[in-house]
Amino acid sequence: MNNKERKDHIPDRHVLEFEGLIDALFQCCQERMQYQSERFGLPDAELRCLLQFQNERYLTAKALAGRLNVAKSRVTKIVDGLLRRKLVERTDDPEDCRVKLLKLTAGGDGLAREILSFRREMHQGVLNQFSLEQRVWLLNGLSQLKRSLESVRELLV
Amino acid sequence: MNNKERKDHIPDRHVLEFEGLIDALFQCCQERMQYQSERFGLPDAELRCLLQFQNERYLTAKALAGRLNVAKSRVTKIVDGLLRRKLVERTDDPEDCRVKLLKLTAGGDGLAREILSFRREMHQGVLNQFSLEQRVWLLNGLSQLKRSLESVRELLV
DNA sequence: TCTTTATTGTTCATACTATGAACTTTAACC
DNA sequence: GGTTAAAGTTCATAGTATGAACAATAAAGA
Repeated sequence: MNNKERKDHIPDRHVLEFEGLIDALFQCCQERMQYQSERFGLPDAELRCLLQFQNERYLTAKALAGRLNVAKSRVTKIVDGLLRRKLVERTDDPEDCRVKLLKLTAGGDGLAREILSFRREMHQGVLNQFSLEQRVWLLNGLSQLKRSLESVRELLV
Repeated sequence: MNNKERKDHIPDRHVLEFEGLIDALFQCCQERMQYQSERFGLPDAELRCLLQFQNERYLTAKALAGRLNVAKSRVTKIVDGLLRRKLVERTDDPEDCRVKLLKLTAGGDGLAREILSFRREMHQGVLNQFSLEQRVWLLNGLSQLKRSLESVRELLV
């Protein structure tokens, strides 16, 4: 009997291949972040924090915690690092003394741009190895994969 | 002029979409690992270590360092945790007193099987949301993506 | 107005991930 | 036998992350 045809059954070969690919892709991403971190001389968390200012001139600690998916006490630490490096500045919100407004310094803005353009080039390099048609398929596949992962994750949490 | 047709040029829209998808997928993987870690009551590094014994009855600290991509001093720490939890045992290699052979205890083996089958089910759940045809496309796309990421990474290092 | 309640951000204790240098023990190679 | 190499451990250091306790301030109610 060939159980390839059974409902809801996926050949082991496919699952194994999928697991291997996901693991490899995940590892690639991790290595890329480590590389980025070394290249720009900034711990990964601070680097990610810096990029949050891409479309936002001012951010509060709370907003950063939400965007970075970390506890607010973590944000304090990360921002401390960025302040020490003079990549961000902190000012009191004139409308509410509890909140501190963070914004990039000129140096921080320059560095953020550098990082962004590095990432852009790298991603372009990756996509360049696909033909237009393949690229469209890939983006569709990844987008479906994302939805699928998220829906399976919902079942767990 | 439409630069979609220019050689080596990829529409910004595609790059942005790609960046977003990669980030989201990466985050999903991270969250999955955290969930796994909590579910099985084991720090992530120890959990990953446990799974290395899947096809290997005995492993040395050095071999584990290679498989896990960490320094050997890190392995000492990870194995300490697994020993404390009685998930692995350590014996001296009769042929070379310097090396310690690690192997799973019955409990460790049972836990490893549990983790493996949990992962298997989850991945099956994800793939189940694809038709056979889509699945094949996805696997091909991911595999090409992996090659592409790896080749771009080579240029950096 | 005065009091309670909620919010913002900091500090601190804790835990996990990871590295590299220094060191011990043992094996291997002249 | 003496040097060199390899396997593992220990320790100092750094980064990632959380949650509880806390101070300051704002907002809402009585």
